[in-house]
Amino acid sequence: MTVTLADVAARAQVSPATVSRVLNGNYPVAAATRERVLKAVDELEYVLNGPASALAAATSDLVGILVNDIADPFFGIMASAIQSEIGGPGGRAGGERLAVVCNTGGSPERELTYLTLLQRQRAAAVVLTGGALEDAPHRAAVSAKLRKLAEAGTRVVLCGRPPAPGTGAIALTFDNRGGGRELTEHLIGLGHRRLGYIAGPQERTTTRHRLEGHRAALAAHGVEEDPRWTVYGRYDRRSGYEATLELLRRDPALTAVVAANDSVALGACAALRESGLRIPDDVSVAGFDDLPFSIDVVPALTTVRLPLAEAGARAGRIARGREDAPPGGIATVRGELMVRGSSGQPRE
Amino acid sequence: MTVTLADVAARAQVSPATVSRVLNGNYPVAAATRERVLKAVDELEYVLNGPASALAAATSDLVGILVNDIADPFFGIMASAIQSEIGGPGGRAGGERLAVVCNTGGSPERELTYLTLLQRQRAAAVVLTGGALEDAPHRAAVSAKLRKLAEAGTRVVLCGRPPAPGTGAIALTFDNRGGGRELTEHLIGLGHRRLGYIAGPQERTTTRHRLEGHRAALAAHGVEEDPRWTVYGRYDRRSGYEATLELLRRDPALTAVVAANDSVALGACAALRESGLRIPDDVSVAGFDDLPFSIDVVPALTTVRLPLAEAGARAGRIARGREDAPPGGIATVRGELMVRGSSGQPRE
DNA sequence: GGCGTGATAGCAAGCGCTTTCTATCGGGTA
DNA sequence: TACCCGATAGAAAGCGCTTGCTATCACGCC
Repeated sequence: MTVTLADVAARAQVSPATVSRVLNGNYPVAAATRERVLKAVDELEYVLNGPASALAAATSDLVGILVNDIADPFFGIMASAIQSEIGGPGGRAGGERLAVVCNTGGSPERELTYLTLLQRQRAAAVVLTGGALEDAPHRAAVSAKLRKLAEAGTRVVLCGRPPAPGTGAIALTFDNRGGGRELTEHLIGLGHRRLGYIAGPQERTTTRHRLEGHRAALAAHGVEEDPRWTVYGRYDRRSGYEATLELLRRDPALTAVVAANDSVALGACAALRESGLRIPDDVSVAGFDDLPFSIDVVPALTTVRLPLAEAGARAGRIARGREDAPPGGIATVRGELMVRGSSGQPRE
Repeated sequence: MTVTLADVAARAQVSPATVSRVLNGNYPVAAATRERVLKAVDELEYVLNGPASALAAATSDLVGILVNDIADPFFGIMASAIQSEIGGPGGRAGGERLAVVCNTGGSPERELTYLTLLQRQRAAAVVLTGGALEDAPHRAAVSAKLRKLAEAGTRVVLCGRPPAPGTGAIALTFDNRGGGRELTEHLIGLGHRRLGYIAGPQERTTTRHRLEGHRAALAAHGVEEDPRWTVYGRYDRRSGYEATLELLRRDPALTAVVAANDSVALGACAALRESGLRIPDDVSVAGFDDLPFSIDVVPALTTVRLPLAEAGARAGRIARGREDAPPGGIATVRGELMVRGSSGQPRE
């Protein structure tokens, strides 16, 4: 039926052990023998049985990438970068690895279940991307899982996610707080004093950190902060649209809107325009992440650039074991303020 | 070290066979026994060894989803829909399946390598999404792989991709040609006679089919077609921006721009606006796909809605074996013309 | 009272590969 | 010439699970 190692061995007139060694390349095999084996592999169109190999070797070549929302470019870009470093194809040189992305949809249960599934597959590594849920029980459950994975030899890397102390996970954390602060300081510097803020979902670390940065900036400069100026929503365009309308309803005198991310900012722009307000003449808008489209919209978005691809690539290399973990297992990745056309001085 | 089936069996005072049967639930086990086993599983925090199980049972619970560009919502939406039907978590009821998305980045080699990797893992099913490359050798190679996968018992489903005859793959194909035609007919109906077309990458089926639809509409209505009015590019916003500028350079008198997809259309809008042209007063714009943002931009995009999520869900169910394949193994999914603000009558 | 029966549980043989340990062979060395 | 050694190749013991077949047991019927 299906071709096995033994078939190849028979054809190449060697033992199965030798074939295995040729395929894994971690044991000396005479050149002539190797040739013969490779030829047989080719002729028979032999494909290694992954499960069998994983069982015998007690490791697999699967690497899991967990994302909150696969349809969001924020995750897409990271996943793509991680994946290309991991290998899949492209990583060349023997150690083919199957990088797979798992979409949790932001659901805690799915996150946990995927982790279990990956544990079951004896994954070589797992990369968790994006913000984490703030819920304590869930956090503990995830930590426990991560610890168990690490114990079983799975490398665990967090990319754009806060550290998980005691789990042995390597963390590449985004400085959301710092970025948020810098962004708002820019606006304050331009003269804005009435700033609306459209936050992400309440219970996420990313949401909280960015908002904290915003508030820190306000506090540091003695700018008033009105709870009515903050609206929570989702990380998407529609949410930004609706939240902006709400903000305008609550206080038509706002001169700036800071959004949780670029998609939200885009929605905000649409809402403002529809309300007859010009950007940035009447209202300034700022985003976060600097997704590709942000420089491309009109006016171009003032935002905080997060090196998504770079961070993802680094996470991928660490997961793959091709790069050392940062000292202490934690590295903070800073954002960079990008001042563009969507922010300007407030009207008189 | 790690807990095995045997450990659970010992603890529950039953044979490994019984534990296995409890876990797989496909063989009668007395309720009391089952309880005991489940308790032991729990106490020991036992996690099934996936590879071992896959080896013994000669099947795995992995389902692969191949996408061209994971950072593009077009694929994100489909992948997400497929994944939620496949199971991963959420699919409940025993048969947990690990749906994994593999990002080919549009590269033929990666596509093939991923298929091999999935074959190696003895994947339960594979779903290929989006347009295929037109390159004959590659096409043949993919077909051969798909046939082999099917022979090995892997269910193969194509979602939004043309059929692959002789491979046993089920195809859910988008009617790109029909959609393209309808869209252009709408524009012609409004009175447009000078229509620019921004196509996707040359060698993709999606690109060709949409363009063919466009041309068919022109031909059917006796509208002139100038080769200078067609520009090829990528499926992204930037490409639309650049192509539009090029189109304008070639013929400033165009009254409509039809884009290969919504992202491209967005870029086109930006370019037109920057060139001082109003939409749709000076130039009409049309997209394709009807991605979520399309209704949300200003003006809202006239486009062809593709039921991405529905098609993905259906593909997922078929891959999972929860829905029968369409008669003949091929179903055509039609798009729906969405007329919105970005298209209007041409100027005098 | 002997047995056919249905319902459960256990035995044991693999699934296809990896890897430790051992065997073999051709020299180089004393 | 007798030995030792490095370089290769093979034998075989699993890795942890599934499953076909067999054993056991308690009934209920003839």
